[in-house]
Amino acid sequence: MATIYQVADLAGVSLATVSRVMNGNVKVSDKSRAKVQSAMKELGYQPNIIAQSLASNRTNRVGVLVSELSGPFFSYMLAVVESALREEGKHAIITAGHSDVAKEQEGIEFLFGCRCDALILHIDAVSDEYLLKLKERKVPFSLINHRIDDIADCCFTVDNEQGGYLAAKAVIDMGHTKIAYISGPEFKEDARMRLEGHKRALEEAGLTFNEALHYRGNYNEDGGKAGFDELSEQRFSALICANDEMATGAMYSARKHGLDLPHDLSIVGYDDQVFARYTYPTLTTIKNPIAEMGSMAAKWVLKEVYNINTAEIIHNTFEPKLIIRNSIEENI
Amino acid sequence: MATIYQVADLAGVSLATVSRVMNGNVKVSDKSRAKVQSAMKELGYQPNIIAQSLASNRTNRVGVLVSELSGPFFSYMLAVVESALREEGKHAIITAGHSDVAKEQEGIEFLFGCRCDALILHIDAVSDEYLLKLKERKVPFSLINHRIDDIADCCFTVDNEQGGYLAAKAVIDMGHTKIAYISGPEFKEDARMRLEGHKRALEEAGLTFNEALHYRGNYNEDGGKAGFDELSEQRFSALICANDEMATGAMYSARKHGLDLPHDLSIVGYDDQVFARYTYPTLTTIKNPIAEMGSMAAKWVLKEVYNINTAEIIHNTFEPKLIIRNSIEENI
DNA sequence: AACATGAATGAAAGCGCTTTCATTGTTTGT
DNA sequence: ACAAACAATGAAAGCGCTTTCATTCATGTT
Repeated sequence: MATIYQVADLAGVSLATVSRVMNGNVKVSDKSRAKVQSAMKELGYQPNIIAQSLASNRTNRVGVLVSELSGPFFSYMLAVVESALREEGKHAIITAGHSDVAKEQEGIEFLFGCRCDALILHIDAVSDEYLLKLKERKVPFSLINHRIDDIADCCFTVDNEQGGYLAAKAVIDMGHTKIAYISGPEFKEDARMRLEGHKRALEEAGLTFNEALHYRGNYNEDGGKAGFDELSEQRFSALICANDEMATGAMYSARKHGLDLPHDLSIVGYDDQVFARYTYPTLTTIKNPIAEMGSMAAKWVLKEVYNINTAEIIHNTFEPKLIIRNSIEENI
Repeated sequence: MATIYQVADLAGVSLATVSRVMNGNVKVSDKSRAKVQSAMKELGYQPNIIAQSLASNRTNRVGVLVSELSGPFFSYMLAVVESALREEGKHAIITAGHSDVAKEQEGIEFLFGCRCDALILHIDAVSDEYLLKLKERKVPFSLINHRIDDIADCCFTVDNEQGGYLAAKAVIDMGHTKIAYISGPEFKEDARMRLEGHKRALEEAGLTFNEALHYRGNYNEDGGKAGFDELSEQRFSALICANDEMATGAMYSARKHGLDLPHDLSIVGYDDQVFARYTYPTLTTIKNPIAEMGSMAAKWVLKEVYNINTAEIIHNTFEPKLIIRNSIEENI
């Protein structure tokens, strides 16, 4: 592996000059530049990025922490983030936090240990105080799906309240008035917001939120099953679930109870997971623009940390979208 | 950020000694060790891994290339690989090859550029010659889902032929004799092997493979749709698809054609994607042990490159498994 | 008591770059 | 024609570690 010395030798210049042409910043005469470039080519020179990092105190690493690496949800975001970073020669170091305080902190420390220039964090569990304290450690980071008012400019969130609203509104617009709801775990911010939005839609339509038609689920399929089982003692013509997994669980239970879907019961999910297109009936759901958020977070890092400006304007809030499929029907 | 000098100062020893206690290899007296450790704690010292890398010519980075970051399929494998590596303090640098020769090579070069100690590659497109040439570049790598005889010990593959066999056998055992097949793209090794296995099962049962009952798909949902549409001119009671996406596509088309599933047609997929549990009827499919393969590849790297031995024995071939759900029925 | 042995330690070189600062050579202004 | 200003360049220090090699010191041997 050729080093900068050999390039300098071959080109007949000092290594300072070679370094300069690599970094393209300071003025170098065209003549020297040409000599250096041809020497580089001849030697097949590739700079040692480790040495560059050490000397420049820049690692070109960006740490990315998501709840889970597996699952279509985050992996899609990762894909977007990784390719945006790679395009600019930055390396993504990726790890998972598993929605657990200790593991998230451990993950963040791991990324710190990697000497990342910046972090992109999708956290679930860690406290705001912890994150605010992180700010003092001089490694810039951005937050996906979580907003802290004091540092709002680095937070990229989707309006989950609006998503909850849209889901409810979809069935309200179809004439449903008895609407059940299976919510996500309360410790998750998005779950709380979706429920808020749900209530707002009901209120706006002059309906009252009935706690008897509300089941607190766990975001898993079995939560949906259990939820429907418990709710089935009540009467309702539409069921909103705070995510798609629970919606499929509810579908399963509903069919067990002898319901004909979607005729007897309209169901709405949330997230627009890949499988939402494969359920039967296909699932009406809310799509969060995760890819856009990931892309924006990456751009923020690029701009803020590396001074690489994209034309695009940074914005921090994203709007969810209703995806209508076959799991809801007019209430007659 | 404290450096090794400050630790040495505070402990009253030389930096060589500090380095020694960090790396735990050479003998250090208990007294010095204690002094150094308490100095480290007092300063909150964290070694600069960049400097370590430069000095030791070890980056503790492992490059991982998969076809796609998004999608449940690879992300699951990534999750396993990442956590296995992280457990030993290694950093996974992850990137995607998008099943394209140029992009895969670019991805591999990118990982080389990161100065990875080793690579774990899930490639689709790149040629064997290219990979054999890589071997000469002194960065060890392992191959997932692709076998090259000359370097078989670093290849981790699943027996796709056996998987194809199992899929066909599942419906044969249920009395089906008219069996259609939608295959994957021929340039993909796994697609070819699955078809091989399919043929073997037919042969073993005394059935002949009928090219008229074979459609070459593209591994996507629409390929399944198109496949069924074309095949529907023939008579058959069972349809095997080379992956789950095509199976759902075929289901969709079959229902469009007025078939009652699974009564009129038994369908088998491949991969056991998450959504296979959500289709209607739920999909019988073949599960490849991707997680196990990923884990094994990580262990191989750990052992081969870092001399970290796990108790587990390295093996290179993995067996697929039939997952029976509701999309197949006895042929009457 | 004189010596060989071996364990613990430190001095210093080196990993491959970036960057500062001084130096050289070249223009420009008068 | 000469000083002043400036552009291009090189020498060398430094980034924070690892590792080699020489040195010191305690121990055991005869």
